[in-house]
Amino acid sequence: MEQRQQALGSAIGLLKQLSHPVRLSILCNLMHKGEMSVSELVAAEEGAAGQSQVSQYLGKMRAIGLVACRRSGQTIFYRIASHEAQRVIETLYDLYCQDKAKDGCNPGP
Amino acid sequence: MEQRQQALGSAIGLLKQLSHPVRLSILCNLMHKGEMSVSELVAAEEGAAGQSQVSQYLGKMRAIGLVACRRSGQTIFYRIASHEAQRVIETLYDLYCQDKAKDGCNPGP
DNA sequence: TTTGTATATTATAATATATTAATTTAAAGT
DNA sequence: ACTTTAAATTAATATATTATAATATACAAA
Repeated sequence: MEQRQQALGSAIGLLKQLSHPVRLSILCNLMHKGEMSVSELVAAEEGAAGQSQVSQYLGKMRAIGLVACRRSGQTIFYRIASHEAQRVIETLYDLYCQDKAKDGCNPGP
Repeated sequence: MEQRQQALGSAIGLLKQLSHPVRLSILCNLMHKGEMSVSELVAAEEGAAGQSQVSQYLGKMRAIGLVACRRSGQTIFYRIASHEAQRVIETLYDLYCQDKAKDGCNPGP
């Protein structure tokens, strides 16, 4: 019962971070591109979030070990640092971004 | 860009529901047992949540299609009704409840 | 019809999270 | 040194989520 609580706690910690449109979007972008600067990430949101917000999110996600960063001059590049996050996002991608139109039947000609 | 937003929205909808210790616990229990009555679910929480709370959670999760229920006399049985939820929970189980102690190396004698 | 048990609903209080704007630090270029 | 650009921090406010308690409904048994 102890282990279960711990597992639940860890899972919740990750899920809470993923449960936000901008944060999830950021992580998806990082999955695709591998590494992106803060300003690139802000730009990619197309107005959905400002610099401050994005920076705040990244800060918290970094604190938890979800992402990591490296500095190059004055720009800072972020990347995903959590295997677990990666796995869950892959699953989500599979569920919501993949199987459009194909229904499991009819492999096609 | 339209599709992406929609995918993000759907994913968030699911993740938000999973991001709560009691709700996730309930869903995990349902995964294991297949079907459980409300009172069984309450009991399984061992004090972590009362009847009202559990009922509220189930109500909302049902509204979203995450779970479904059937009535038998005065007791009501719930089950998971969302393939997506199932998939994500499986992934989480895999990540947090499985690979204890084994590190990917050393298949062992 | 009264009583007991199972589940649901509602209102409210408490807490957590998100948004915004303003300020600050850090590095580079002039 | 001064200015510009990138990113982080802070503080104030708004919004959303959660917990608690009280009440209601639905069914079954006596």
